[in-house]
Amino acid sequence: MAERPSVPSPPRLVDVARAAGVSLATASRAMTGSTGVSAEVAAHVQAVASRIGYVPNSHARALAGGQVSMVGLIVHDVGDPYFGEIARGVLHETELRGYLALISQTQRDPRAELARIRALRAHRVRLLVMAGSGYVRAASQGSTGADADMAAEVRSFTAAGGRLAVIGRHHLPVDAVLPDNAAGGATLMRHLIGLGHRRLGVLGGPPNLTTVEDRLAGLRTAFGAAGLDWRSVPVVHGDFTREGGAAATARLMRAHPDLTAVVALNDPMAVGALSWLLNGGRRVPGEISVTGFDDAPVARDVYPALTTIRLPMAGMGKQALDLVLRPPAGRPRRRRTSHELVVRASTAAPRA
Amino acid sequence: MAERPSVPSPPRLVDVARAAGVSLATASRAMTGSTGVSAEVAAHVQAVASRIGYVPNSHARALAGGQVSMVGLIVHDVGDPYFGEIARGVLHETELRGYLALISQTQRDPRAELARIRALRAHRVRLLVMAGSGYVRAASQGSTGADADMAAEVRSFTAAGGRLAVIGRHHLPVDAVLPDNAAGGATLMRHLIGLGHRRLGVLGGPPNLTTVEDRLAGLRTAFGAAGLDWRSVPVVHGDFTREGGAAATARLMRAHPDLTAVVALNDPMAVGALSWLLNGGRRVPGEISVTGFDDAPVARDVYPALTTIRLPMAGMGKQALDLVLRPPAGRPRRRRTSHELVVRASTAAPRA
DNA sequence: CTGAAAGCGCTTACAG
DNA sequence: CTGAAAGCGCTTACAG
Repeated sequence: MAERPSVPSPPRLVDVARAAGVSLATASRAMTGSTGVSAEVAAHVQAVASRIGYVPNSHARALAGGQVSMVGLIVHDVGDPYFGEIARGVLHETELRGYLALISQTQRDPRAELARIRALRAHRVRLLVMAGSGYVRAASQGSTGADADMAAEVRSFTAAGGRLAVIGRHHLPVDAVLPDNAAGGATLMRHLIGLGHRRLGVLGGPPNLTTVEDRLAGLRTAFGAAGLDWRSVPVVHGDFTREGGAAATARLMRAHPDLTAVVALNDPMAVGALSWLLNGGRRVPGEISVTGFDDAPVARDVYPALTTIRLPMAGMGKQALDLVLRPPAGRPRRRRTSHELVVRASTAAPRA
Repeated sequence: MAERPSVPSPPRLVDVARAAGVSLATASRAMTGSTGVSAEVAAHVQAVASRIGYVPNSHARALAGGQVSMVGLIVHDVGDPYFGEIARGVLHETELRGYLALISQTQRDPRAELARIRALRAHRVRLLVMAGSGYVRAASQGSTGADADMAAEVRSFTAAGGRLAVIGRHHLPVDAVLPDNAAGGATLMRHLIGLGHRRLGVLGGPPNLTTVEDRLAGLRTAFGAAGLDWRSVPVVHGDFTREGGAAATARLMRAHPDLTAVVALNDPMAVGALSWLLNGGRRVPGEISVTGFDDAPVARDVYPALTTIRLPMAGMGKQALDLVLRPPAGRPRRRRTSHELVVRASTAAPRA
């Protein structure tokens, strides 16, 4: 209809080829940097392309069998400092290598996770990093419905040539970067026991997360190893957020007013605990010690500065991307991270 | 060669059409929800599609003229709380509407910004949100090279039908969400003047950012309106980070040891200032007051809790996405945000 | 309402 | 090293 389209369409590879006086095939080879073109011709084509402002159509490329230059990243919540740091690490690597990152949030909803993976597959993303805890299996049987669905989805993704690495999630037959949750929990508990604490309470995140389970296991092991009875330690669960931490602290302290230490299973919860305790006039660490987990950037600037376990979050993101870029191994790879106890001002010996 | 490909290829729309006993065209209409199919046929096709696990190939769709279901988001740094909150807002909206988000970091490098936009255009992204300050024009001429390049890129993007909204950036002929930087700066300054401060210093971010310029302008206006001489106020520049804030504070305090208030132009810098001052044994706010800007999540949990200007960051992300989803107006739209002074513990009257 | 056919912009065997 | 041609998996006029 319209002789002159109102929206000028961008130049295509044919336009480049014509302008450079070569065939489409040659132009394609020159632009993708593949072999089979003389260096001079390639250089000439590239010069022409940049002169006329040619930008390859990635959809046509992907459809024709070229590589998809996008990697997928699934996190629970980009605003959370833990995932923010991981995302920063992944993005940094991603961009170095000329990929673009497709990011999704799932807010810890297993069904949203499945939906996101499917959406990513619709975009033929072959490289995928999933950060965030997995879910504890139902006690009664092998696996919950959500678990089984996820495992099936993952199997079908990798069977179709997809590469997936998870961060902080086991139970999935793929490459994994595993933060040192259990060992970190144990280190933290030894620190508190060494200080003299015996009556302590735990602020757990959602009880169905394996991360919570693992950190608890570490605490329990070290507590038992000191000859103490873990059954004396109250654990209350709440959201892995500042608000969740404050609410859980309220419940914990009302039921057990005599605790000398509160162990939060991530930093935002610990910040919530500090806020609740300080507002209530409790002195930290004078009357009660508080610890976190992760060493998010906020940990060193809160009052009092938080004793916590440092995990190399941005590095974990980078590692996951490295795994995904590598061809699959015979069996899933596991990269265990280090952890480091960071002692700051929020812990001290209990008062006699 | 291989009779049985080792990687099973996913079902295509033809497979769905065949299994449902309809033509390709009908299957396509049923799957995209377009008109021209009877409701029964559409339902049947959809049922078949889901039974055989069909996932549409988004590249083929995009190439054939369907919609690209991705939106681009460009930020300076996802790990920074300001951009983390904005990203959270954009992603939330994005996912509600069934889009996927392509996120890029530019680390405040104008050339990286250009490269990212081009990469996004290669993916035929039509919807784009760019968050982060623009750059101050060179004093000598109309615009710097980077500025001109960006304006040209943006014009060409929108001319080709692309929709772009910026957050916190003027000087670009597109829809914009503009945080209340100047007014916020003025509010903050009035707060400090009201408290009795006269000798204050400013911790500016990179001097080439319009955000810095605008916040400074607000401070200056309110200072002048109180009959005070702005030339008496030292301004030192540094990175918009905790480290940048600490370093700038060191320079500021060495040159002007008698200041009674330090005004940081974003929260991370203020946190750095607190850290430097407290480490040096200064009492905040007893000896010296400190203020931030943005009200990032960290602001209320640092010691002492930060007096700052609250900007609705997640809401700004949502608004930008709304703008981009709307057809373009005759002239660029401007959405000015509100701001709110949040008085916490880091400010007090100066000592007599 | 339904179908046959063209075409979106590339890449990659296949020939030369 | 270079080119002509097929094909990737869809959508959308164009006919019926």
